[in-house]
Amino acid sequence: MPRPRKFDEAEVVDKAMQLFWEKGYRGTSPRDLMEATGLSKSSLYNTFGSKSGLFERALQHYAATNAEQLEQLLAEPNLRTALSQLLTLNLELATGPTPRACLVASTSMEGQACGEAVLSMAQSAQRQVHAVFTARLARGQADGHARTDRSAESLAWFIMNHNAGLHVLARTGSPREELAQLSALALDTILT
Amino acid sequence: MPRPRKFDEAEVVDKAMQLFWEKGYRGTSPRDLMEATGLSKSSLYNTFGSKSGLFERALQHYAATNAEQLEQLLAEPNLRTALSQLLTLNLELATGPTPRACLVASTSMEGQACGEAVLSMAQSAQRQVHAVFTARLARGQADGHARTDRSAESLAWFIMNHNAGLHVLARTGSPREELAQLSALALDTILT
DNA sequence: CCTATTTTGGACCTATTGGTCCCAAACAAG
DNA sequence: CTTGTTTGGGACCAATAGGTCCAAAATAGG
Repeated sequence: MPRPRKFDEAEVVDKAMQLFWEKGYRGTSPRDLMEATGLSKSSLYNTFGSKSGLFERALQHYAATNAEQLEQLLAEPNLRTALSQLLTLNLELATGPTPRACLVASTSMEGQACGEAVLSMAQSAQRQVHAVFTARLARGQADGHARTDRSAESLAWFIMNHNAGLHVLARTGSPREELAQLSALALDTILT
Repeated sequence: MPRPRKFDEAEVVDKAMQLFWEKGYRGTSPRDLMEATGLSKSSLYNTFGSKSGLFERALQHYAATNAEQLEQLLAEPNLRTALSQLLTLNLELATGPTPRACLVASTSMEGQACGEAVLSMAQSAQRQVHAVFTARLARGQADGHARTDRSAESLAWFIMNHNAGLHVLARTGSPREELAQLSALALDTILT
């Protein structure tokens, strides 16, 4: 009996995610969301309850998408190739026309403003990413491609740390070329 | 003839800096500033012109303070000791009760919201820090304490990158102990 | 002790944020 | 074609952001 919706929920979540990713949680207003999604305020609030409600969905969507892409990249058998592609991709994101740091990371950096629920979502997403890296690096250690004098966990944190820092340096205007060298150094640090 | 001010400008700038440092540019409202400094709105706007005007002063103050502290720490003759202290200090800042990333870095990450002038101040502050690190690392290379298969510039970016990333990981809930190990790895990567 | 000048408390202002609410339009089931 | 329900356009709202302005208070120089 009900009147059917005129929009696709998943599509709306995706558009919202793009916006949040680009401008951050606090930097995105209801207006922006209406514009980007094409929905009216009532449809948005009716469907997602609140700005943070929508953000939770967006973050979830981001985390899922991201984890999937990560696993795909890490599926490459050669560890050097895999990590190299990953670092390159990250560098592109950081130095591209619309620099976008990892949404999970920037959400965490925004802190309390996003609400407790969102923050713990970000934390568990991060742990998941760490687990994926750790698994791949452990495999790399086993077949002699990654150094073994440090735990796979440490190496995983190392590369995540590198990726996070890169966005900061990029935004502070470090030249792309230097960042590329930096990525190479990070890569060499991990591999044998 | 004029009625004298009841406050010390430098002191006010310092208090504002603390606030901005803790809550970011966008996260700090005129109200917060009035509360923290004890000044009325008219005094604040009369003295600093605008929120961003005050922020510029605060950022300048931060950059100066920071550069000074950095040079002090790097004055230590033993490179390992110097960097170790620095990394430890950074780790404390990142994992302390009120985690505070470098104000220059977080300002850059807030992007356009802070205004063009502020952004370029942040960039030049960052370049300055890089220059200081580079000089010290070049000295370290000369006396055999730092690896020489990479330029001092690259090593400087590396350590700055590490410090920046650490705040992200800390805020995403990585355990302090793992971050300490990570810092040790970074240190080993730089030294011979 | 004036007086010229500056400081400052606080009233006021406009735009935006994040959100609620109502009512008309839409439409599937019967 | 009615009916029951849900959607969505848009008016409305309280609070806050960021800032202006005025009148009263303060005080150093004369």
